[in-house]
Amino acid sequence: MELVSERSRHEAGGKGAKEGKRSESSGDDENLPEQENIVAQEPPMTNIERSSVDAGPNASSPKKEEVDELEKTKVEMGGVMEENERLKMRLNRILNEYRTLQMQFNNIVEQETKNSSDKLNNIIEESDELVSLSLGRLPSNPIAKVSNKQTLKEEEEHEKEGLALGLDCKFETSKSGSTTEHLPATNNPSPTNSSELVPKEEAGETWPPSKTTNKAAIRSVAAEDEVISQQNPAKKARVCVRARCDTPTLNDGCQWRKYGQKISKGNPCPRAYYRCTVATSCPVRKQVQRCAQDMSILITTYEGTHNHPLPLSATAMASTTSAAASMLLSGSSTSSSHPGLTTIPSTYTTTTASAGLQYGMNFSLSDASINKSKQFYHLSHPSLSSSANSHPTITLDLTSNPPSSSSSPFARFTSDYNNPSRYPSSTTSLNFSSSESNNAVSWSNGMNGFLSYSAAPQQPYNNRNNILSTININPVRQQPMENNNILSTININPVRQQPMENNNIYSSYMQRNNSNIPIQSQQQSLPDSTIAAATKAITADPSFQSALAAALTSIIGTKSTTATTTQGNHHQQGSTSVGENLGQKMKWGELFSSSSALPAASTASKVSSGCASSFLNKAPSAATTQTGSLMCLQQPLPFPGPKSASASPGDNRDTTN
DNA sequence: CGCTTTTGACCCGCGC
DNA sequence: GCGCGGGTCAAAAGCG
Repeated sequence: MELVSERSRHEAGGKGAKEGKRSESSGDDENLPEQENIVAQEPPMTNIERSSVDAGPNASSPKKEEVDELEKTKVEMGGVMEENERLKMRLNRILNEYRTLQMQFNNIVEQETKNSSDKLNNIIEESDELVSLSLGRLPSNPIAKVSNKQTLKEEEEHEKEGLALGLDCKFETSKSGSTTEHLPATNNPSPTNSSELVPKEEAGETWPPSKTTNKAAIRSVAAEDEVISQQNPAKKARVCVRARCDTPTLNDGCQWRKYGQKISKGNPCPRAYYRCTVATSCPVRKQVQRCAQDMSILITTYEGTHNHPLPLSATAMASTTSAAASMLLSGSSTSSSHPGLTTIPSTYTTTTASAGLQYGMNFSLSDASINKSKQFYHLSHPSLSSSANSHPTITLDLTSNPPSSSSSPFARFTSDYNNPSRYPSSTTSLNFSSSESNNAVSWSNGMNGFLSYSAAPQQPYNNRNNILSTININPVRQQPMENNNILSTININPVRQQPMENNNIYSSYMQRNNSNIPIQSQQQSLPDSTIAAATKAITADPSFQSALAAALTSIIGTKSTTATTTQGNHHQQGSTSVGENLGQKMKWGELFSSSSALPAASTASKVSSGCASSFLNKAPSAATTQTGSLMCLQQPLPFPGPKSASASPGDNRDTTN
């Protein structure tokens, strides 16, 4: 009772602040629906029709003009047809690639089956690090090794399982509601999956976990919490973001209120506790602490799910963290049949550097290197951890220039079921390298027992064109391919002139989304239907959308408003049909609202304390040179109703304090 | 005046 | 059971 009253008091305060800020902000994001503009300027058809109509009644008008008109129209039509042809070719390539990958996968699976035991032994002999990595927290004692061997077998199985998931598209959508719940468990209170179970106010309310008295009442409420509790009865997943930041907190776009500060053991820097004040009863909290080893690194740990619409400027981080959390959770769930062991395909992790493209990524497993190098990411399940039963934590490492890395401002993705600060040795880390100069995906093996694993692709990517270049999702790394923009793959970016090849997300996602369709029929499907399926896939899966959004926003960071706007127009024009179909949960106008969110945050004069720009804007120079990839997907699908659009620079004012 | 931050106290879980 | 440490509370202080 005490707690409740106290909280409501805080919430009341937060609400006031929120509303004040919102009123400030409302104007900024209304430029989102660029789609409408596009529609207005779009159709060549109108020209055609107009010309024909004009020609009819005005038969007496100079025929020359008519001819010119017709010629013009023909030219335009020709362009459209060309574009169409290009698209068809692209789709054909995608399909071919898919088939190739499928064949590779089948071969791999067969080989795996045959060689699994031998492989196991080899792996164990080759790399103790890997073993310790796989288990993360197991110390390097003989006993641990024995158990590690067992675990590795399980991992093998998981690996196969994962591959099967990936390529056979065995999506668990029908499994006891698991998929939707895995998904942005964090911020996607999908109306279908949870709302009836939970009074809204209580949704997601698991804080404070320590208050057992309240916990009993609270815990039963949120569906997401149910999911979590299934996998992790006591603790919610956490997403830890490491970023270089010289400001006190990370500017993630949300409004936070500090409610406590503590000196934690092993770190001279105090840990600050914040709770989200954007909405009443928002259960999200974060902890902010400087890294003891490197004071310039700010470690921000998010926990919980926003139960309210977020300012656009906050969606990037929210999406990222929620997707990461869902990735973590879904990873955990994957291992439900093998308690204590979680496997996440490294491609998955790699591609989800910016969060939860997990499903699409799960289908990117045809990468032969996966099988060669055991690119699976193993997490120990917290419930099995005798130590501290800490929160499952996934760490998104946005610190640029790790000492050992030549580049990579981007992602190191660390998944960790222990509190890093508390149990550093148990932390496992997936290190992403940026596209700038190094495409290697490496499992960094740091001092803390991070495991190091290099899965560097063998071929150079043409990443300059790819907004997601740092999130390489190439299903076939051995094949040279141009790493095309995810969105251009679905032809949202017709502006780009050079041919592009990358089908990564698209194809993988297609695989996933058509999981219910027999593969053969997929293969036989026409390109047009493939496009439709892709569209459907994107529209149908909020997690993918949010993942896209998060990925893009995280990577793009800031971009000039005008540039993005115009780009958005181009996209719109080129992808009208796609855009039309995409609007189920996310309007393209919102999707491509790029400029209003992070850029707003970074450009707003009010951004004072946060350092969002320091990491979210870390778009490599490549990003600034990109011509067609500048849109940010912003809409936080997770939140009920697409009405958000209330974020503005003003929202950034005190977002971090 | 209202909201946020500070900070010591308190609660709770865990390990010994 | 006790101590430790993380996390939270809540009164007081600070701030705009």
